Amino acid sequence: MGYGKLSTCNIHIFFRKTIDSRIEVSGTVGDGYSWRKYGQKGILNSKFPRCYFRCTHKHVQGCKALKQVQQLEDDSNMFEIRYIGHHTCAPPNTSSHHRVVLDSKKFKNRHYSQICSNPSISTNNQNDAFLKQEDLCYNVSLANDAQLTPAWVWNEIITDDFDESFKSDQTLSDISFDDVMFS
DNA sequence: TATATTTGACCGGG
DNA sequence: CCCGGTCAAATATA
Repeated sequence: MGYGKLSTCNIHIFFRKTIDSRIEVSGTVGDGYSWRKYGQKGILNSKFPRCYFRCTHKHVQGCKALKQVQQLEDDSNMFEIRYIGHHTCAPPNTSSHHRVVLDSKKFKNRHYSQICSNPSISTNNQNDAFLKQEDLCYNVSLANDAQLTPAWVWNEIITDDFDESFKSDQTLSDISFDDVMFS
């Protein structure tokens, strides 16, 4: 998949179909919403497992939003974060940055055998993304109040790094130019 | 005691 | 039947 080099500070947007479904790469995983982890899977040919989260208010508010987090293969200590679906619950509260702490002790004690049971997953790296809800409860401010940029501006800026469907996607206007810069 | 996490089972699509 | 996404019982945590 080709990707552009859009970034907001430490957030790189690889692909963004809509405001609700998108993939980001960041050193932080918090977004202000409250998430509940419901699964973790080893992924074929991936060093790190993928963690699955759903909105904490799925039942009380019927919120269908999902989130998947997986650490990147490289040593950048970054995470690929994919958002799926629309939040119908209350929006995030105020911002404060929060860095994920990798719990290598838990990895050794509890999860090593599970990860190893998949022979295609390397176990060289003892760090792992054991993401808990608390890791996801803190905000990475995305400047929700920033002015939105019309889709045609993005169509001018975005080049061949993006596929055609992305370039023609009118929901690009969900992205704020004030908050996104090329690197 | 209530809520969150862990983790193997389960299931559906390719 | 493999892979990845979800369920849910057991377990941990506040």
